Formats: sequence, C-alpha cells, structure tokens
Amino acid sequence: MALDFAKHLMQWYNTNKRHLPWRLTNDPYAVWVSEIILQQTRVDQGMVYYQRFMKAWPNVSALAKASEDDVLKLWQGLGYYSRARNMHATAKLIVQNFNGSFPSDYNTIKSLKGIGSYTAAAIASIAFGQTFPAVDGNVQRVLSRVFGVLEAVDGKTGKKQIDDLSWQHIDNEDPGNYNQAVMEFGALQCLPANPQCGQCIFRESCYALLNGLTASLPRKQKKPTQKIRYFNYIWMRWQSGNQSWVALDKRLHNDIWKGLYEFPMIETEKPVHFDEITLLPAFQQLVQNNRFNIRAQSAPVTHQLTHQKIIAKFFHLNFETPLDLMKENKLSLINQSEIGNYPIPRLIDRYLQQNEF
DNA sequence: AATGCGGGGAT
DNA sequence: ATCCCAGCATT
Repeated sequence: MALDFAKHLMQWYNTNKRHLPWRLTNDPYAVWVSEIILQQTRVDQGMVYYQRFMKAWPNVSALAKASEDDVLKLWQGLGYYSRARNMHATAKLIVQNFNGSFPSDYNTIKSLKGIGSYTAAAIASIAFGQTFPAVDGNVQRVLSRVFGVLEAVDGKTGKKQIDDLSWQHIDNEDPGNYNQAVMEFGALQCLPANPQCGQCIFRESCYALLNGLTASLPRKQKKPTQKIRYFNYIWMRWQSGNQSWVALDKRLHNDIWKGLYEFPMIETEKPVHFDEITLLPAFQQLVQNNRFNIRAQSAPVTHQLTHQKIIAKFFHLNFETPLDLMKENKLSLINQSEIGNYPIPRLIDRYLQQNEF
C-alpha cells in the first residue's frame, strides 16, 4: 500500500503535471524563489511575479545587491510583504556567510529567515534530492482524505499523523518529484471543494470517498473567529397578583423583529439604545399609563446562536405562562413556542389593535 | 495554541 | 460573504 500510493501518484504526475517555469531547473536559488512566492499564493497569481523576479535578480548575489525598495516594489500586489524583506535579508546573509552558495543542509536551510519546515523540505528535496516530505495545505488534504486522518490536521495529533504518513509514503528515489506530485494532485484533483473523485486514481481505496467524508476532511480545529452581533428586541413586563409576566416581540425571517415599534428592528453590530426606538402609538400610551414596564435589550450573541437560545439564556427560564391570567386579562394568546419545556407567550400585531388589555 | 500578515479566485 | 491558497514568525 505504501509503495502503491507513491507509484500511482508519480504515474499520475508524469502525465498530468502542469508545465511551470520553476520545474525546468533544480537550481536552489530558483527553487527558493518559487517556494517563497508560492507560500499561501496560487500558482496562477505567483507565475508572473516569479518570471519578473528571476529576470531582475537571476541569482543570490544579484538579489543581495538590490535595494530593499526595489525588491518590495516588484513584490507589490502579491501580499505578505515580509516574504520579500526576508528574502532580501537572506540573500545578503548567504553572500556573507555561505560565500554566495545556497546551503544544502536541511537544518541550515530551515534556519534562514522566511523558511519554515515546509519550504526547507521543498528546497532540500527538489534542489538537493534529499528525502524530506514537504507538508503544505495540499498534502494535508490529500493524505487526510486518502488515508482517513480524522483528527484535526492543525492539531498536535493530526499533525503527527500527517507527518508519519508523509514519511511513510515519500519516494526515496525521487523525493522532489514526489513532493510536487502530492501538491499537484491536491491542486488539480483532490480539490478543497468538489474534488474530482469520479476520475480519481484512488477512488477505490480513498478512505474519505468510501466513507462519504470528502467534504469534511481535512478537519480543522481552529474555530472561525466569532463575530459579536446584537439581537435587539423589546420586552415588556407587568405584574398581576404575584405573577410577573413577560412578553417578547416576534421574530421574523432574517433576524428581523417587528410588532412593538415603528420600524422593523434588525441585528446590528452595536447595541441599540432605547432612545433610538420609536414605539408604536398604542404602546407609547401603555407606557405612559404605567401599565407596563418596558425595556429595550440588545443581547450580544455569536451569530450561530438561535433566537430561542438567546431568549432562554436572557430570561433564565424563570417564568411560567399563566394561561388563565392571560385570558382574564383579555389577552389573546395567538402563538406559543416551546423553549425547553416552557411555553413563551408572543405578542403579535393583533394585540396592538386592541386598546383594551 | 493563537494571531497577524494580503491579495485574489472559487463557490 | 466565506474559504482557501506550494506558510512563517511571534506571542
């Protein structure tokens, strides 16, 4: 199986690989330039920059002699500008400390500014033929799907599993092309969304495909940054005997509440103040008559939370609906929604037309 | 383990 | 709008 993966992959690579300029050479400088440019950058976008960069500074010493401003200028529009600054600094360091020739030792390569474990492995394998698996986003995706890495690939254990797999399957005879083959496979076949599984060479053995997990692998543990937004609503409270009642406004689709105030209220990025809200005339009257204690609330919530959860949390479910009292007070209960085991009364527009409560 | 760093393409 | 891209350095 271990041999099979690399063998099939290399065959696929030979017939399907794209013809890219940095694949025409094993010059460590060219490999370095291409790898830095391609960090978090699509091939299509980086291509032009690579050509211009190599034309402007074809080797380490040329780059070392350039001014940082010129390097940054060429980098303009590519993003992650520390890449350019690091390259320039590293070129000067290579001239100073390594006599202008790119180091071939993995740990030395990795010690250079802007070169981490991925780039060091890529340079060591592609330029110097050493067996170091280069693990990037493509590799994480391909290996986690084909071999079924269920742990998060950015977590400790998942990373270890990917690392083990990549050492297990790397082609010692041609590590540089093996590394590029996995990445190319990830970029052309095993796509993040809508992978081309129908014509995939691993379709009969791929763990993810066989278990219907292609869409959910690789798993990531990093949760998306949660935006705080505010669900705004008005709640009313009134006493009747020993009972305290609460009425909420009605939620419509798209997180809009409507009914108690003039304009539909919608989710906002900042809390809403009561002053900013205009109640419908009928309710203004009720407030003036001290029949109701009425407040506006803005509840900070993460977007994922449902309206029901917000209400439940806000009121701590500390009220029970006295249906009888509702009727006695001539409030027609139009709708109930279950929150947990507690029914919550909702006011709807019909109430507003009844001036008598 | 989490963040910041960027611009662009695909969905 | 959100995710992701041939990641790395810093905290």
